[in-house]
Amino acid sequence: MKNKRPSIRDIAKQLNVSTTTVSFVLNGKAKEKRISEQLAEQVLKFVEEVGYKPNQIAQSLRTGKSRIISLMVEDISNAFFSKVARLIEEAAHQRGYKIIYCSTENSVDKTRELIRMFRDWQIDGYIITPPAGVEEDIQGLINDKHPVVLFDRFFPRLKTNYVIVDNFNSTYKAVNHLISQGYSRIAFVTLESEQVQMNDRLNGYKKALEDCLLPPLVKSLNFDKPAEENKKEITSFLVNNRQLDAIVFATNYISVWGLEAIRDITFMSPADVGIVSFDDHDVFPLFAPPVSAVAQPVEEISKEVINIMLKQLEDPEQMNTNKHVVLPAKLIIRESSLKKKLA
Amino acid sequence: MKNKRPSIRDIAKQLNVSTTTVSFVLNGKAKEKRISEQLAEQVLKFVEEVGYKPNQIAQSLRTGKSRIISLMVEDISNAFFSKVARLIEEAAHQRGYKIIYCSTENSVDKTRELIRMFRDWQIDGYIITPPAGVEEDIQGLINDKHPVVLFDRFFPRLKTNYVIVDNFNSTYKAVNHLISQGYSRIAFVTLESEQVQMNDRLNGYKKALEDCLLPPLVKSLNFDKPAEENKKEITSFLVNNRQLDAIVFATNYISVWGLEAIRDITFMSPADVGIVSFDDHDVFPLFAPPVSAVAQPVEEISKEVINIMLKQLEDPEQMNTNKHVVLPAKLIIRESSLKKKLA
DNA sequence: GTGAAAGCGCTAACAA
DNA sequence: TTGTTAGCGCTTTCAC
Repeated sequence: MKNKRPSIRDIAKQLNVSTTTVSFVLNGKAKEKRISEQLAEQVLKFVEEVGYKPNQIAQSLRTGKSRIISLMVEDISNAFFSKVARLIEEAAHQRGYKIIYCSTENSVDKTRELIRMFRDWQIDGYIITPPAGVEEDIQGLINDKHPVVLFDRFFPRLKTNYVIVDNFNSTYKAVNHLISQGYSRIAFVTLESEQVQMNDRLNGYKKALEDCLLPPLVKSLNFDKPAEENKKEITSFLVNNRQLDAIVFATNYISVWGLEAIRDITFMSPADVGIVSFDDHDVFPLFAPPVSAVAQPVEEISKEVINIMLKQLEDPEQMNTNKHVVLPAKLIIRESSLKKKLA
Repeated sequence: MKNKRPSIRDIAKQLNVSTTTVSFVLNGKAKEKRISEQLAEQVLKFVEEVGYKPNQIAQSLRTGKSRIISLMVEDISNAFFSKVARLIEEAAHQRGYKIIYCSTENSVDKTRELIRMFRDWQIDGYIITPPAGVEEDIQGLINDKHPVVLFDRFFPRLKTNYVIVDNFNSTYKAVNHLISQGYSRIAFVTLESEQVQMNDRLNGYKKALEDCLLPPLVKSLNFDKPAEENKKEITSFLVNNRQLDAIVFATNYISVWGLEAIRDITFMSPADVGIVSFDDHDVFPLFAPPVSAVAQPVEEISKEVINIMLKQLEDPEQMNTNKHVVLPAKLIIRESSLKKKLA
């Protein structure tokens, strides 16, 4: 039933030329190999006619290249990552590359397994938001001359390309904004994590408070625990710290957990407490009240990431230089962080 | 630099056996081919030692199988699709399959191109939320005996597997709920689309109104237009139909557009109008007011889809039967659809 | 200018 | 019980 696709040999046979000739023409080497224009055209025309498409698998096996880039993000269902994924895919697609996405779920094991799988597949390049603990695997990729671009986070000790936002200063500014609005008991809800981006956010928060001689108040959650549990954690944190008057959430999903927690606490209302989320979300403007956020420049991040990747892919020379891109994030002030009437 | 990975031949040479033997052992055919346990074990041990991994590309070239399933959704950055994607990926992963996701953006051309690409890659199976207009391409896949599972929508004229929710009745119930809350001028905001799921939702809406002798009021948007434009469309629709007292949005992102539109209209507030969204969203509970929604059973959908796919993949007999799964959706009533104080 | 042929790493029919 | 070998479809060197 499945009528086999024509192979390069079929083409060659029909045209009474050798596969070599066909291959050269197909790969645009007709000129270089001084194949007669006439023949070249004839081949092209015939190929078009029968709708011949080279077998990518065979091509990969032969060349060791796949024109596939893997994109491993923390969680594809997170708005930030899925947006970046979309944008990167689009750009890659235009340049003739395919993107394979997948989610690491911040698990070292899963990430390792995925990297191994992609190596098996002779994937051309790796775009990764690595969980803490996979330095060695990344180093392994680099050692074996695979193009790697990290984003959202990086490993300070690793010589790699990366694209991140200025987490420290963005958080610093966000906290300062809250202070300027009259808040003084500002909490920070984040993840137990050694990832630099989370650390930088935490440090930006601490520094801002320190500069104003205010005390820090930090709650750390565990990424691996189910959302429900983390919500409960936040709830009890809030209940036990009724004096706080503002909160900075370190990611958009923590913000969502936090807001749900606040909603469920009877003596507390989101209107009573200043809120800023690190990482924006399409729907934050629709919340009650609309949530202020540190917006990461999704388009620029994607553009930088894919550009660095393609440059490496297309020019092996580039493999020797590491690009470090640090982009500014933008504080978007909505109602949630403004001075409250009560305060 | 890149020290080549060992090939099956290297293994064979080191062990002084033939590649066949190694291949058989590796593929679990040792028993079947009556290779001595001793030898088999020795091979396995050595393979383990040198960390040999078969070259997937070569394997695919040879077997015509890739153990990859493609998952083409409308838009990976949409909460519904990205959630399904995550769940399907997880299940597939456990069964030794990889998932390649990508977004069709509801474009016939892009979808076609993607299908073509996946065929080149000898992808084993296709999970698709097809845009209207790709019947033939899907039919082509089926003709060539590729396992296909559609979800979220399907083509009535096509003999395929599909998993959908009961769009008609779910919408019917949602509209009825609004009516029971005292609303009578209920609008429906949807997409210009020939996709069955959108049609069913529309028809469910119409039927519910008809049964109560209420007049329908439908606004159709264009998926391909930028979000901003669609928001404006909704705004002018609302402005021109001030008499309406409730709205059903046909997808979660249309709901978001609609709510943004409402927010920006001075004489209108989301508190004044009954709202139900088809398709739930994690953050709807946090909106002002919390948005009622028809929640699709994401877990079940994913489970059904991947089960059908794996069954087909593992048992070619299954290719001859088409599974049609229609799942019930659940109306989640939040504040937005309750009787208003003003009304 | 063009073609023959080796070989990428693997599987499996066939031989021994 | 194990080995030999012919490809899968393609690229590319070398020979003509």
